[in-house]
Amino acid sequence: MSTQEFRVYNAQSLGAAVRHFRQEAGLTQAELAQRVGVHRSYLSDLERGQVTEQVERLVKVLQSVGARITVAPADW
Amino acid sequence: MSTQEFRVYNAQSLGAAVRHFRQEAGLTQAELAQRVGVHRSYLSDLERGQVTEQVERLVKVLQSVGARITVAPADW
DNA sequence: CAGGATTGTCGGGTTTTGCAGACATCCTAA
DNA sequence: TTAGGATGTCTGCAAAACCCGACAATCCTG
Repeated sequence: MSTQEFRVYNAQSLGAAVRHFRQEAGLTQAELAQRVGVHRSYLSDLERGQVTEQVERLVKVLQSVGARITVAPADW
Repeated sequence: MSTQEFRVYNAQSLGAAVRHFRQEAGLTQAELAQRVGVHRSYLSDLERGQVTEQVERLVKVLQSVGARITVAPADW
């Protein structure tokens, strides 16, 4: 379903969300990479939850103040 | 209100959300920094929207696939 | 107003990240 | 089955982030 909401717990869950919406949008990593202006390997790493100790750091900060991060369709 | 939802457009809006929930939680930057295990200057930068070209890059990726990021109270 | 608490800010050093490009692997359609 | 597209993965390198510590500025609160 396109109205799904993804809760971001860590790098993995963020990556899953990105992959979900990318595929929903019918884009390849290469297409999205070019569109956004990033390297394709970045998207590959991002979707697989590699990289980004930074994301986890951010999640930890927000969790510590009683907040959460979610990713959802923009038009919802 | 503690049930406010923050949409993340860029580093600034993310910072505003972090600050909101930190103050709501009654924590100082120093307290939160120690709790999370980061340096206080990181939180200061984070809340002011300094740093983090990374956040903007991530937002751009998600926008390009029709998704958005929000920060909200964990217990909502 | 005064003093402490909190936050802003800066410079230097280390770690992590993302880029670039190449090659390997996986998957799907013909 | 096989060719091509899509994704995973690696190395080297430059840039960004984060840490650390110190000091300035601002914000309370008595």
